[in-house]
Order: sequence, then structure tokens, then C-alpha cells
Amino acid sequence: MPQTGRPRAFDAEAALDRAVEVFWRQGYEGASLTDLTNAMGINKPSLYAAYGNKEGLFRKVVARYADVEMAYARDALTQATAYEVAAAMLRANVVALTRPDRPAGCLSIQGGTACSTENAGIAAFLAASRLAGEQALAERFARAVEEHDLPEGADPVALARFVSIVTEGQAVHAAAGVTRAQLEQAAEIALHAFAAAAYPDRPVSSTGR
Amino acid sequence: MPQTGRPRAFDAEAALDRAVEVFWRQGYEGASLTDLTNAMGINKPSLYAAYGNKEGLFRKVVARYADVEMAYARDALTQATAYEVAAAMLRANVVALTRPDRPAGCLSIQGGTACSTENAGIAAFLAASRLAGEQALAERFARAVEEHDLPEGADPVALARFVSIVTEGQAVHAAAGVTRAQLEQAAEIALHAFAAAAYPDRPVSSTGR
DNA sequence: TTGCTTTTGTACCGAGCGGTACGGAACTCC
DNA sequence: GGAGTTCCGTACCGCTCGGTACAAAAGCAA
Repeated sequence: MPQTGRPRAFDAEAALDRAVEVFWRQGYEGASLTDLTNAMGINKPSLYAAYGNKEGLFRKVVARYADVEMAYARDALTQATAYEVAAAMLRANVVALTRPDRPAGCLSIQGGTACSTENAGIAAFLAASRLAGEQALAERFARAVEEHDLPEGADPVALARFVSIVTEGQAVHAAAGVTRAQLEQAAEIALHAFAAAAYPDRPVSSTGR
Repeated sequence: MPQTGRPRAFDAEAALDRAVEVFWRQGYEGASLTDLTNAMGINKPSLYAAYGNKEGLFRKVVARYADVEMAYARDALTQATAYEVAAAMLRANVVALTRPDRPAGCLSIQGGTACSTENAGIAAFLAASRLAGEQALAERFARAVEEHDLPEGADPVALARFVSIVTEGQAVHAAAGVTRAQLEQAAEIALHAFAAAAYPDRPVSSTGR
């Protein structure tokens, strides 16, 4: 595989990271190619050669975002118990949504929940990727039932949906400028709910961190 | 105030309702003037004469949406107890998000959580209007503390924030196509959490409706 | 009928959109 | 030092965007 020709003058992965921020802040439709190329430090033909087109770039951006910024979600799944999984997920999510060196909120929602008809696929793609994360969580909770960590009556799918809904609400709230401390407070309430719903027969201790 | 001149040939309020649907489905930036005028059955000069410009139309659309589609939220505030307020809010929200004759989700989020830099004001406007609803809820819960409905230690602001976060997460989920029954299940879990957080000393009964 | 006022439809505006043609520049292989 | 290959920068494409000029149409008052 002979690699000849003029070498690329930019770091494709670093440029992708710049694009992540632009889409994160402005959404798919709100980010113009000019915004993107300016932030990435390249011009349009380079962008098209390296990433295909705007949609191709966006999909690579989402993949990169999932790799880098959503690592906490995969880590959370490795916790020992369902409760710890939920706790890690909710708490780390709040931290990720409010990092001072990142745009507030999450790309998966900021990218676009509604689009023009011609870009409807973008919103659907993002929705599907969110639901995939929810399903992974549901599978982890199902394992917890098998392991008798969660009681037999627990509904792994419903629990995962609840956790996922809270993380999405947190993301919307974070994008509106709500502070990390305020979101953490809400995460603890949600976690309390998770415990009550997951272990319905067990008495619930008082709320609080 | 003499009303002379050629009379308007369309119902401005009915046309506004058509515009609500377009912005609800496609978001502010995803809805073009062509999309809007086609749906409203008018042409551009009529739109500009009646509503100012695209942003003016959008603000009128949001106001109309708040009047018509968010009535349930104001109704919920009139419930007798904080718990009933939260229950009415969460349950009615699910119904509103999944009406078969309406776009899925809510305009306040579908309208745009992220926008191009020149339309950043739109996202901020929507965020502010959501937070205003949350504040109304917080005031209702504060009243509940005064009335000794909620215990003295309860935090009305945090409770309102939690409820608000769940409704927003539900909206994102609904827009992704999650069914009403699935959202209702999550609402009940959240409601359970609300009870535990609002009445921390009281024992919690098992989950379920 | 004659003004006067307002709305309507058409046709158009400058600007920005996503995307590309093309020539020169920078590299490897022979 | 070509020859071949790939990338970079400029300049441009057709199209759609939000917004408007203008004249005909439709109402009122006199």
C-alpha cells in the first residue's frame, strides 16, 4: 500500500475535536461549514477529502464524542451493583455536563432534537444512539436481576429508561446554565428514586447525599 | 379607531396554530419561511405584516403554545398538596408529550436547545421560559412548606428542579418515539422519588400507580 | 365615483448555504 | 530530475435562505 502524494498538513483527530465543540455548541443545522472550517483550521476541500461531507463529519464527530466524552457511561456499567451503576451514571453525567472547559450539556441533545425535513435523519440518528445507551444500561440491570442483585420483580428496562430520562433532563438543564451543584442535588433525588423502585420491598433511608 | 383598508383574508390565530406545528416538528432553524407559509396557507408579505419577522412569529408561536398546550402545567399548580401537584404535572406532561394528533415531544425543547451564533437568543429564550415554569413550581412548593403540607426541611427549589428535569427528559424521550405507556412507567418512578425526597421522614410505600 | 388605506400575489434582492473544479504545491518512487 | 499522486487554496457553482418592492385588489368614507 504505497503512501505517496503530498502529506496532510493538519491532524485529522485534533481537527475532529474542534468540530465536536462547534456541533456541541451550535447543533447540526446551526453549524455552518464556515464555522466548522474556521474552528478546525482547514478549508472546505480538505474537510470534504477527510470526512466526506457535512453529515459524514457529523457522524465521525458523534463517534469521537462517544469515545472521548462518554467514557464515563461505559465505566459506570462496570460497577458491582445496579445501584452503584445508577449512582455512577447519574453523578458522572452531571460532571460531564458541566465541565468548565466544555460546552454545557451534551452533544447528543444539543446536536439536534428537531431538524428540517431534509435533515430528519440527523435527529433520528442521535435519538437512536441515545436509546442504544439506554439499552446497554437495561442489559446491565438485567444481569443484576440474574445475579440476584436486583430482586426478581425489578424491571430492568423501566429502570434504565428512568435513569436515561433523568440524564437527558439534566443535559437540557445544564445547557440552560444550571450549575453543577444544582444538578447534583437533583441527581441524588433521582438516585433515591432508583433505589426505591429497584428494591421495592426494602425500606428507604432518608434522602441526602 | 377606524378599521379601513382591505380585510385580512386569513384567520391569524388559526394560521398561528399551523406555525406552532411546523416549529414544533422542525425547530426554529429547521423551519424555513417556505415551510411556514405553506403550512399557514399565506404568503410571505402577509406573514411579515401580521407577525413582524421569523423571530417575531416564533415568539408569538411560543406564547400561543404556552396558552393552549401548556394549560395542564398551570392546572397542576392548583392541586391541593405538593404531592398532587407533582403527580398531576408529571402525568399530564406525559399525556401532552404523546398526543397522537400532535408532534411528539414539546415545542420548548424541539424549538431548539442549540442554535447558530446569530440565533443564540432563540435557545436562550426557550431556556428562560422553561426555567420560568420551574420557578412557578418552586413557588407552589414553597407555599406548601408554609402550609405545613411539605415538612419544614423540604427544599422547594430542589424539588421543583427535579420535577422539571424529569419532564424535560420525558420530552426528549417522547420526541425519540418512546410510547406513552413507557413514559408513564417512568413518571411513576419519578413520583415515588418525589415523595421520598419531599417527605424524608415518612416511610415510603411500594412503587406503582 | 373618488380618494384613502390595507392586504395580496408576484417577482425579486443580497447573502449565505453545502459542495466542487481546478491549478499549483509538496511529497515518494524510479 | 521526471513521473505520479495527493493535498492545499482560491474561486466559483446552483440553490435556498430571510426579507422586501411594487402594483393590483378589496375594503371604507365621502
